[in-house]
Amino acid sequence: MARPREFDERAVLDAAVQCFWGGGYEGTSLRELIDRTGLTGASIYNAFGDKRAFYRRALEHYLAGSIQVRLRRYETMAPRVALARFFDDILERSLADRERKGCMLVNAALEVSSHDAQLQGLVADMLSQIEAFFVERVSAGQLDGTIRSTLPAADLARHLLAVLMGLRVLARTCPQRERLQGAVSPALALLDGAGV
Amino acid sequence: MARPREFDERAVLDAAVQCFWGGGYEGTSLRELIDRTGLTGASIYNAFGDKRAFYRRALEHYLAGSIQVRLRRYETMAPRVALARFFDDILERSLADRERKGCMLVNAALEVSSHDAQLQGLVADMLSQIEAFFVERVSAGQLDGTIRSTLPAADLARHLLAVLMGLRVLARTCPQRERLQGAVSPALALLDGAGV
DNA sequence: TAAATTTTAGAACGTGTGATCTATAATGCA
DNA sequence: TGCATTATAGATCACACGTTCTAAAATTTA
Repeated sequence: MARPREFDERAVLDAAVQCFWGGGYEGTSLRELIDRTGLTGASIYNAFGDKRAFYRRALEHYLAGSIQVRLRRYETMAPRVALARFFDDILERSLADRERKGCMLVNAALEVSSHDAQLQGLVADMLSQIEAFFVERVSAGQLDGTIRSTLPAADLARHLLAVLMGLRVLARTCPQRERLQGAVSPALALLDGAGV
Repeated sequence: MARPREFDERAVLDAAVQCFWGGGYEGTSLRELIDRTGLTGASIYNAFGDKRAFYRRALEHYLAGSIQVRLRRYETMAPRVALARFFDDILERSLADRERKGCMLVNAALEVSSHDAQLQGLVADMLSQIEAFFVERVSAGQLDGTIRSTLPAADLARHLLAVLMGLRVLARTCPQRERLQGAVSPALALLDGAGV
């Protein structure tokens, strides 16, 4: 047809994620994106559309590579253990995050999702996927008896989702182990419950 | 001494909060602030310093008027009831928030606190105050027997703080009653626990 | 090889930004 | 009544922003 692309889309999106993740949408300038991706402004606009669309693609790239992939890892473990490990890993990752970038999904949810319906849909959909993951894990745990059955799996899943979001907020302002640990452990205790 | 101020500082800060709350720091232009506050650019810089300092003052104004005042309201009620009411009120307020502005503290925590050490301190301090409120309420409830004592009050407080933050994140992207309700109710069930 | 098509490169565009300057108005103190 | 000091008003500043334009380069198809 015509002249082919010279850049590797995945590498470009990786670089874009690095920019947007730390700086947010408004806080990341096109100049910065040009520098970090190595593309020219014209190429960005030609390949992705405007800045907003570029951000959307970067977020999708992040979600696919950083969240969805990770969720699958816990689906093969025993449910009660999977949930404990899930939160443990989040906690370690948060504490290791020296730049305090947090989670790009949470950042997106608060910064831009209210201004952009398409982005809002993207974020909402991802939250639903995480919630669905929790529902599945909790239900499985209730079936094999490792998780209490006195509370509906749907509620427990939503609760875990809220705790997860809260963790990521707290981690960005006060990333102290005991604090985050203290926030998580009651949630796990709740799963065990006293088997009423 | 000299010519006195013509404007009412409280009214100006109220207007500034309205701007920054909905639009965030970067999303609110100085022009917008000038329009909504009624001051001129020179007056803002003369009275508050630069935009960053103005935001800081607005946030402090919000925290004092919107959070600290509210916390005190629950300190006179019976502890277990206070906590239930606290989350119930948050939930109703979140559902009534048609503009989806969320909580300015949470917004600030994610948007700017990482770029500004002073702001970070402000946010961290406020989170500590909320945590302290939870600690006091939970401890009181454990004393009078309305809250389970099998988990440390410190952990329960941190847990409630995380749930609170998570609620406000979820409310901005999917403000559905059942979802938020489902997230909260297990946290309250946790307080009752099975009195092991 | 020539036409068609798309990507690149980099300058350039207009706009909106945070911030400042100059001049004027209003007060307290001497 | 002056003098010093501070607040106001509005124009203006330089700059950074997102975006687009023009021209050259690279490829496929005919």
